[in-house]
Amino acid sequence: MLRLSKFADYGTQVMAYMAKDGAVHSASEVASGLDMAAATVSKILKMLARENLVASVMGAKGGYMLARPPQDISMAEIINAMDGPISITECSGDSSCTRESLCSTRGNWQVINRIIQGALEKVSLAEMIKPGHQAGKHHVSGQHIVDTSAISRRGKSA
Amino acid sequence: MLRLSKFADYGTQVMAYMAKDGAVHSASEVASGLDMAAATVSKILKMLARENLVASVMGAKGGYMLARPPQDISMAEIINAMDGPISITECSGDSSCTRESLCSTRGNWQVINRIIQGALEKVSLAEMIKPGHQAGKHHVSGQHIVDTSAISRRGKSA
DNA sequence: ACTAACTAGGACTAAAATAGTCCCAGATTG
DNA sequence: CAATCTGGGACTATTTTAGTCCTAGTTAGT
Repeated sequence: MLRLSKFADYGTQVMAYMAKDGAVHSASEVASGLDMAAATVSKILKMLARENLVASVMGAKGGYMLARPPQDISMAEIINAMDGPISITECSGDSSCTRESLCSTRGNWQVINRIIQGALEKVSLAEMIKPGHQAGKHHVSGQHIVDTSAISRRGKSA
Repeated sequence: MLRLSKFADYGTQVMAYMAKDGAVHSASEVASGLDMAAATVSKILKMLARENLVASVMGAKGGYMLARPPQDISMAEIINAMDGPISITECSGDSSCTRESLCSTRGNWQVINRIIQGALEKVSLAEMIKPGHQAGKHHVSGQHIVDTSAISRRGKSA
């Protein structure tokens, strides 16, 4: 299915909520604003704070605020904060692979991984919350959007 | 983590094994060739057969073979066969979203989803099994590889 | 015809990852 | 010093994923 964890999804929603203004929001306020359980939102915000995507203010009247303007925060950062590094297969990350003698796909998985990472780095939180891309309205088709030349160039089948 | 299921990973390995020649291979032969459990490989091959990525030959001396030449099979097809449609969040697919009033990110998730889908459609099985991309050797950086203009064009931050 | 070698399909079990809740400690405000 | 908030982590429940097994049907060889 190639799905993000729910945390990454929630994290994006929380960040989107906070991107509306630069004010300090408590976890419980965000929770009611997004209609989510307070404990869950609190956990999400702690995770985001640890990765410095939001700044925290302790004490009464404390809360969280975006650490940077939304156009300087990429979706890749949010996903990384919530789910850890993107790695679509076990072998596409840094850890060693015991099957390299049997399987020659590793290097190419790593290339694909980077393409996806790159795509997510290019989308900022500010862009992510822009309306105007309702389902079916856009004409992105997967054509001419991605250049996989790092894989195909050295080949033939183009 | 944004990880494929192990089945998608196994499926790729199985397809890669079969891509070496056009011959018929039994499930148990593939299993021993790849050092995997026979029952698991059998299950994988059944899944691939149902999606017409491999053709099956029943009876004694039967087995499986690639349904098409490896350059005509995309990674997207293999992943779709094993994991179902790519959908990085719940709302990035077709199913309805109960939170659309609270969250404006859906359309953009769908765009991102298509970018990833497009990247995987562009990589063929033939390319996937080519050596030459050992870890760290390539210089794909996530820069200038992906054009996210469908999202960013209508914006400002580029 | 019969047997051995296969695939087709699905039921079932086991294991692991994920999601969600709760608790206690420390900071700040009034 | 009481109320309100974050920090950090332990814990539990739930869902997903992975893996095994069983029965039925097909074909080749003898």
